Amino acid sequence: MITIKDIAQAAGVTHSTVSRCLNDSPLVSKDTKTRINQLAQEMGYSPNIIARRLVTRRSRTLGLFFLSRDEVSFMENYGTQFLDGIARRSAERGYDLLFFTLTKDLANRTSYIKLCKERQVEGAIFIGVASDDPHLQEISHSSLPVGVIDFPMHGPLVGQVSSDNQKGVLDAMDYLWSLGHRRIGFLRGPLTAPVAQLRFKSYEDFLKSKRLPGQPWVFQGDFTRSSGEQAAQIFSKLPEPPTAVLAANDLMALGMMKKLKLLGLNIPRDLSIMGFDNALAAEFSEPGLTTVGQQAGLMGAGAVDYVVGKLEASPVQLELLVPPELIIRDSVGEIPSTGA
Amino acid sequence: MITIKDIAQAAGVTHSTVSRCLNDSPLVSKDTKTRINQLAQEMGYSPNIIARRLVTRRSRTLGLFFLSRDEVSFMENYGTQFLDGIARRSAERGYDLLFFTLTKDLANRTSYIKLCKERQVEGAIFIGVASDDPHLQEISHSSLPVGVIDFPMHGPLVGQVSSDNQKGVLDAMDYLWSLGHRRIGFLRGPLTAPVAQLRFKSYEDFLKSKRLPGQPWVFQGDFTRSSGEQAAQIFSKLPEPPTAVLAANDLMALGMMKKLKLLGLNIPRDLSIMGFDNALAAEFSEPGLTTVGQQAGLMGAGAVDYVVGKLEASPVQLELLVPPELIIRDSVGEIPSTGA
DNA sequence: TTGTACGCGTTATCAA
DNA sequence: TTGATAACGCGTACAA
Repeated sequence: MITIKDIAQAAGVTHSTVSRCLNDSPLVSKDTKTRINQLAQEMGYSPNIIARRLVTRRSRTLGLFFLSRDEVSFMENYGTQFLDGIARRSAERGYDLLFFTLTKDLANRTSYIKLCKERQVEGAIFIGVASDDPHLQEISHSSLPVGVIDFPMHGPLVGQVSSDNQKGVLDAMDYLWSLGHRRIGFLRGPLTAPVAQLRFKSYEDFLKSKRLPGQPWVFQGDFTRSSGEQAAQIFSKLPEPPTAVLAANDLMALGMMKKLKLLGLNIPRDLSIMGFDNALAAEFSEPGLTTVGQQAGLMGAGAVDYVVGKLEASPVQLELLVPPELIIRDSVGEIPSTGA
Repeated sequence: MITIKDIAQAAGVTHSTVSRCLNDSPLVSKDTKTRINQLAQEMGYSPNIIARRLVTRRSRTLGLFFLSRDEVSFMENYGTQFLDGIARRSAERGYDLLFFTLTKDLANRTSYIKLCKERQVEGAIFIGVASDDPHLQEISHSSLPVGVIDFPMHGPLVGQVSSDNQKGVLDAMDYLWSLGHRRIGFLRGPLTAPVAQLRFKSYEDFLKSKRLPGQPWVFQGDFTRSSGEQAAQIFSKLPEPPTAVLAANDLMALGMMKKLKLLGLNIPRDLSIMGFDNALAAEFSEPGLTTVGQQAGLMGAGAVDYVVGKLEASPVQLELLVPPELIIRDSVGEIPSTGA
């Protein structure tokens, strides 16, 4: 490995001068600057970032915590789009990304923030936080800036980026309503996922706003395909089934749809189905799944912007609500007569 | 920040002793060891890994290069499963993961290995390498151990992990053959993706082994959905269409299937379709896509094992071929009469 | 068994 | 404009 001292020796100056040249300091003459820089190039010098970090006490590194609640399903689903947005934006802003995956058992033993401190990470981004995570307190009171995606959390250094779940659900419900649906069921997500709660609450709010009594077609799922299938079983046996069902995520919607077709029902003629996420699979199902798309890339980038903004003392907003978009495909049909 | 010197002072020893205790050195008495360790705990000490790295010259960090050839499609597709396997295994083996995403333009300006050296990264893993990457040479001659996923590359420190594409295609073809298919088309992937070439070659090899003349039903795609749709257009107008088509990946197979259905064809009655990858969407299409599943998690873990093995001078194999598995769903049908 | 002294490669603060 | 020197926090060879 070649260091600034090697260059210094070769150039007949001290390593201080070399350091200054390499950092483009104004205190050094243009002459030597070009000379040293060229020499460094020739000698194939590349700086030892570790050493630099030790003295500057800045790592220019962000920790990325991908907390998977259940095996891989979350990541497989659309977590990867977040990742892309995060990686791109943090590269743009000059930060490295240290990637942590923590399974549940590991999480119990290690403290996230401690992990960060040891690595001299300057900020962190969390995805997939569940409300039963033992480290929630620790995160919200973090001494370093933290961006949290899709989880409600407040703290002096906590930035929250979510998609506007309320708007997403309302848009979905409005859409169903506009097509004549009045009996609309809901397939809930797990209780430990706040987004699931939020989506359900928005569903209830919509019903209230329409002065509809509590509708009986609510099924408790857990974001997995199989819980969607179970919902299908139950819905299919209902004496008075709804005309449409909104699922809290695509995976459940797809599982439900697949099962219903197996049971001989036609989607959307016999039942309209909507999802939430716009997962890749939603595009290829039959019929194509009408759903609410999250702009995951934007969300990831927003989280990075918050953390880096805090780090560099530039103004940042504490809460970013990314608008979702209605993705209309073919799994929702019209109700001809609204009845009376 | 609290350092070993602080602990030393509090304990009335020197920082060397503290260092030894924390590293569980055999040179120190059990007595002081427990005393110091407890004190460190109480004082909330956490080691400065940066400083440690500077002196030990080991970072215990792996670089992960996710090279996306075209926008997000690769990562969205199944890249995430690799990621999971890589992250888990490297955590198990005690290595941090530095995540790099390089878009094409960025790649042209920066050298991968230089990036690694600056960060003091000890080894690297590459996913999504394309054969027109300007840094191929550099990677294969890397001075640090490198694990490459799904790309043929050789070098003194290069470990290659691929799924056994040949076996996968052969299994797929055997399966089609066993159901009576004799006119089998192929939907190729992009020329810059060696796996695409390999899969095509295996297709040709199979035909040769069956002494079938060069079959005219080969379409050039690029791994995207839309190229699958284009293939559907062409195939549908063929005077003498094949009875089955094997696509080099699922996305193309799914695109083709969707389009063919739009054109009024029935899958698998009018045409059998097979894919390759077992993407999430393959499960939810109608009919479910029969495909060849890659054990991406195993592949990712294998790549980590190679690199870490090299680093720790434990025996490693240079080439790991992960067997794919046939995933039988409903997009392939039987040909009743084999003709003569 | 512990302490002393040095070095890792860099930046930063003086003084020249 | 440059050089000498100290620091960053840690590990370790050598001496005690």
